[in-house]
Amino acid sequence: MASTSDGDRPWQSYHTVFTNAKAGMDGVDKEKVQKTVYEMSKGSKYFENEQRKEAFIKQKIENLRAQCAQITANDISYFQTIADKKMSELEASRDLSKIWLHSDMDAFYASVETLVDPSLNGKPLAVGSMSMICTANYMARKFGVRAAMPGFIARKLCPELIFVPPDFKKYTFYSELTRKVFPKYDPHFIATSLDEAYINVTEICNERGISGGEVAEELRNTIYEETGLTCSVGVAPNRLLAKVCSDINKPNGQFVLPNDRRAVMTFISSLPIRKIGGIGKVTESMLREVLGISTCEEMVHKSAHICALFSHSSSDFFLSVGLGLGKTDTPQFKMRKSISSERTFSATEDESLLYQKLDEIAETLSNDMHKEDLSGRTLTLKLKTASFEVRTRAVSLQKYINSKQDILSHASKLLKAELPLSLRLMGRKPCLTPRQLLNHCLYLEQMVASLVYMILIYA
DNA sequence: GTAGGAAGGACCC
DNA sequence: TCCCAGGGTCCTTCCGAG
Repeated sequence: MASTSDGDRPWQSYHTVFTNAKAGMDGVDKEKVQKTVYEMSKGSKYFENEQRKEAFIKQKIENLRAQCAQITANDISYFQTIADKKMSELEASRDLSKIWLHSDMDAFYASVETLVDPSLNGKPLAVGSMSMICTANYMARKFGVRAAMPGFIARKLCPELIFVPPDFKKYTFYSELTRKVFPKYDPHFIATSLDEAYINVTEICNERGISGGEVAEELRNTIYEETGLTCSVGVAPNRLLAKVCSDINKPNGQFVLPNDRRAVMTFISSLPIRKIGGIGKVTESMLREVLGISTCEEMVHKSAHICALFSHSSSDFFLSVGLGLGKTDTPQFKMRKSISSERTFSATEDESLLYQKLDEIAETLSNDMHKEDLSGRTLTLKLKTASFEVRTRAVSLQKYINSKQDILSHASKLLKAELPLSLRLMGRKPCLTPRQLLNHCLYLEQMVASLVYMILIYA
């Protein structure tokens, strides 16, 4: 395990997002994958930036550890009282009366491409480009290829890998087909992306006297009949758990967690925290390296420390995870809060080229805003330097804007203040308010959407 | 002392 | 050959204004 030094196996300390277990990654030679990723990354600007970020996180962990070491027995009993109070409030809010489904299409983009072009069947396939992969089919995943991996590394892992460029029109079409199925089970279903949705099936279960598992079975069949695509479904008393469950028997499977407190607590007791949506690489290592927490249940064991070290919203979240709680209500319609456009290009210091990129992005952004009849008040310019450092520069304006000219003139000012600079990416982001809403309620500042506008330059 | 803007990050698909 | 995206949401921290 960690018994070898970095000198022997340097790749072992290069943890990227693609080295975690993901659905369809069983039987992958993880060490080989990790080594290949490391070999192809080391020495690059990207790699250097990752190391810089990692050092920063390490420091953060050290600080937390030091803070932790200062906690006295007195502090602990104080924070234990706080934690216990929080947990009993959370426990009181537990609602086991709802049955939620989380539906997740299997390797969605790749499956759509295969459906449209059956000659791709049985071949390792990646949707994306040499610079970035959006989705890989299950055959490609056996080689360690996965979403968010750059294509050139994927090709190294799997030389026969077929690349198909993304075609969002196609995916939207098939997504809409699935969204015609969901309302039969829940008219207020929540779509969280083209391929994922939450469906509250409590009523349909009661009406028809069937279980959540039976509804899931039927829903998967219906989706297959309507689209020719498979999905996986999780069934649980809340959305957080349903999402975890949909991943368990992927692809083309389902998993039911009964509406029973003991079943939930048993499920949670051995569940790695990384499986929880919202706990990523950084949070996982903070919790593990500072408090020794690796399963959800341990959140409860370390509740006093959690309350002592983290903010209210973070500790509330961590403790609710430890109790296996999640949202059970259907939120009202959610307004978009921001809109953005960004492009990556070869790094350059050529200012006229940068302004030209900015012009293109302003145009795209303005068009996108007009399509949805949005305008925004806060414009953020996002820049990525040739060394992958990201900077944002924002202005809040008197007026809501959405014309290309307005966007461009304000963004240009922001850019001008940053030059000279060698960049890979630039962007902007104004807060937006839908005109319709503006007409009715001028003060709906809470409902603003922001607009990100990026340009990318590369050296 | 607080609300809100700005900047930076974590995370998700 | 090609060499690490683009579209979002939410949270935290810092800071100067009224």
